[in-house]
Amino acid sequence: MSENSKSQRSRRSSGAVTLADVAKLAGVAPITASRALNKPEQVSAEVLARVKDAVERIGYVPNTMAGSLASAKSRMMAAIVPSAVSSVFMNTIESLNNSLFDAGYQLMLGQSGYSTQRQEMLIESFIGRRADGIFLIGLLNAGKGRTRLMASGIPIVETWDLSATPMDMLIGFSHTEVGKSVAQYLLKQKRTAFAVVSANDHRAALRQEAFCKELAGQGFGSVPVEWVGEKSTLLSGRLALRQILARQPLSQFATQAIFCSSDVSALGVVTEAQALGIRIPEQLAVVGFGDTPFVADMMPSLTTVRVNGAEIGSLAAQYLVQRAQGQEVTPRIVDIGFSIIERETT
Amino acid sequence: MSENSKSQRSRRSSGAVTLADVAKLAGVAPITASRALNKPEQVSAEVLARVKDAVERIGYVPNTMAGSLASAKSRMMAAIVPSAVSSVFMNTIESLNNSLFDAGYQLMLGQSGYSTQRQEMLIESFIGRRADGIFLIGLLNAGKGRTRLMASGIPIVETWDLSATPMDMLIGFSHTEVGKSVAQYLLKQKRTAFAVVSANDHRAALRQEAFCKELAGQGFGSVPVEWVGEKSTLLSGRLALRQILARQPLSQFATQAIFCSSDVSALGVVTEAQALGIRIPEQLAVVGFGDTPFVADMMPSLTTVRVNGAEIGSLAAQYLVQRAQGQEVTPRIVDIGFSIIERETT
DNA sequence: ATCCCAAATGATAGCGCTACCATTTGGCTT
DNA sequence: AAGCCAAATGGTAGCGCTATCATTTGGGAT
Repeated sequence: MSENSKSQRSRRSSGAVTLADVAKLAGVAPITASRALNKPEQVSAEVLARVKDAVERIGYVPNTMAGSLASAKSRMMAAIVPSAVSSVFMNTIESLNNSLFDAGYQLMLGQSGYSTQRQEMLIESFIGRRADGIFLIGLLNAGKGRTRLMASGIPIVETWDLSATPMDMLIGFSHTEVGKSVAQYLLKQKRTAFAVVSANDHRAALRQEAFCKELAGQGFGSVPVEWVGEKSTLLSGRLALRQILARQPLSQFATQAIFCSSDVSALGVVTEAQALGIRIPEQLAVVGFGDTPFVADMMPSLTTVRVNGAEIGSLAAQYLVQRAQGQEVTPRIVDIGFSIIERETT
Repeated sequence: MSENSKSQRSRRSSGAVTLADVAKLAGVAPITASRALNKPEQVSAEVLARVKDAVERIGYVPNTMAGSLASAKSRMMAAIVPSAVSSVFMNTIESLNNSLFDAGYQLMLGQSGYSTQRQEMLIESFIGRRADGIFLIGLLNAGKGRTRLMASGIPIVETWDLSATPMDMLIGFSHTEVGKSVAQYLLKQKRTAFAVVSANDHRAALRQEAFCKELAGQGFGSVPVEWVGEKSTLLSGRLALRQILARQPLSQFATQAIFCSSDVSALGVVTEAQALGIRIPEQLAVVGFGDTPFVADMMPSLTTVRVNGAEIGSLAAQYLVQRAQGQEVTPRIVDIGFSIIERETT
């Protein structure tokens, strides 16, 4: 028996319309059809029209994975966040994603859940999927993931923190400076007793340490720190104030100030203070972190530390895209700073 | 001149370690190495060990895209959200992503920004990337995107709304029922004057309509509605209350009730009421939507509508994964309901 | 000893696209 | 008229995996 041509093995073939079908319909070679779609400037107007028409007619959707495999460019970027519900970071992710979208990139989102193991798995997965760039909240500490990532050659941007030795690029600010600045600010306000309400999180801890250190340098020795777990909530802020009061009687609350590691815990402190009849800011000053949109319009409005999270996102996108396209980027380390927004709680 | 073998054209070749390298090192055929990594139960313990050892030694990371192309399974799911900063949905996304991660899938996140055009582009992109499933916040209305999506055969789950004719699967609840229930609840509280503060959003509008309709049925004719744009903010809630007061003098505020389309605008209403010395809940009842974590611990704590967003996410993940693996799913339409959480503002 | 069958392994041929190089075309110079 | 060059198009060979079928192997069943 004779088989006329081709393979006798009937391989799969998703059945979908392929570029070859478009090319046939348009009467050109597949490669020309490919160019018409991806590098239209290299193709005559007439061919371009024919190809586009063919695409429309048969409803062709390019198989991006095949293209990626052939070109070694996935046009996907990856981001790792600790958690998706933390609105501080989501601002950054939103603007990152928007900028990436505009540049034609798709975002893969991974949540480490503050677990190193998950983070490593995500990194492995992103390398495997040949992400064209990787965005990280925070710095990646030494470990298998860091080694793999650096070996992979994928552009990386670490954010929301500062380091002299990032893996690749970095866009962030100094939490140490934040702690220091808030301390100085409160000292200038003539506050004389201090406390910290802090989430059990690396960056929050940096702020707390610097805050306490600065105060210690000005003669305020042991500043009590209330830890509230990994994610701060309003309730944890309320409970924290109770704890602080339990150790430091209300009578001393003439010029107290509390620095909270997040706006929401600061809100808790404010709420509890109101419940207890403590006057803000006269008896107690409260400073938050994040400048969550609504804290500006509360009563009292919250003094807080603002970080331009959206700018981190869009700049990170720009950097990653540039690097993915082979261009260099300067400077590799960007300190976008922060500002203390003075409102009614101080 | 003679070339000994292979191709004289030096094709790219990302230089990375490939499965073939692993196979050679382990002394097996590439396909066996592939099986060792993907279907370990089909391989002898000895070969498995050799392959794993080889992988470790040369630091092999599988090229997922190549695998996807060959197997026509991307192990990626896509989600389209209106915006990443809306914490109501992010709860859902967080649990969706966690469940997908556990099942070995990667999430691609797209933000439509409430724009139909962007949504269509995202859909196109996700089909092109051969997503194994697509998750949508809300229902997809008729249009090119819907047509394309249904033609693609990709499993789809629409969420956060209800419809008798979803594209494929649906996990949500009835906004109409929410509006109706809140109206009934407030009527039972003997409230006699009503208003709505609503975001300019499809689902919020559904709640508002049903709310007003139910009240109309009980003899409360024209309920004023304050629209606050696409995203509600605390400030917009404050301003909305002012507007309502401007039309309805304070003297009538004996048994007023306001239904807000989000917790944050409800918070604004509460804040403004406090600023104006209006007593809550005696003079004014306020109901929010979303049960944002912190509204339970505020002062006063907020009565609101709770939706189990996390459950939507995890169930959606389960459904999508099952379908991606060829299994059927029942029921295709799940109403996960909602509950009114009664607190101090009513 | 023979047969049978499942388990383990391998050879082959793509998945659908693009990089690379080759060829054709047509206008322009000299 | 011959030569040249850029623009437009095409042929070929992979990118790195896995589906499909083929083959080998090693016990039991008979």
